[in-house]
Amino acid sequence: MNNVKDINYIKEFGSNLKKLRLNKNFTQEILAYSSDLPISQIGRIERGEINTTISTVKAIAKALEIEPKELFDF
Amino acid sequence: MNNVKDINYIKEFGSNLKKLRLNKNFTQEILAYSSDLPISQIGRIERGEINTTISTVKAIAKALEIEPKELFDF
DNA sequence: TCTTAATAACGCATATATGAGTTTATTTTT
DNA sequence: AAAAATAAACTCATATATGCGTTATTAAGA
Repeated sequence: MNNVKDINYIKEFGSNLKKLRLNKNFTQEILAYSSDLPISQIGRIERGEINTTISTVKAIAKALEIEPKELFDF
Repeated sequence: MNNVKDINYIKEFGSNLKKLRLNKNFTQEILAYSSDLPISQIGRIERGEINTTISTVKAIAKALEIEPKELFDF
């Protein structure tokens, strides 16, 4: 995880997550609470700073009441 | 990543990956080569031993000529 | 059976995600 | 403008994914 393609991909993933979160009118704090993840983690993912894992994807999807695969629809 | 739900999820993810790989008649070695990932990593993911990242998901999907979200369709 | 292919199961070093904070900056609301 | 809400930007410790090997096991074919 140190090439441009990966960096772009995690940034796109983060942007898509933010879009989906705002669609539900969730703050980062609400999403953090409902997914049981630290708010710092939500922020880092949305900003594309980290290459998150599938279990985190699943936890976020559940909290947003969507399917994990929707987070990859971009 | 230490609860049963996560463990089950990454196992399901791994099984689905294996199914999709076999659909394409790829060996783990071929998939490793075409995704530019170590074969040990492919094996660990299929066996559900690790909670892989989104950039790895993307690399595998590309090598299998499918969309990343298909890997979450289970 | 014997040989080869394929996968599993290890070890080990390094990079990085996570979790839990605190502080700063930005945006929104009154 | 001021206050409140939201998000960004850090720090730090710990857990774990990754990358690269090697060895063992299992499956399949000749």
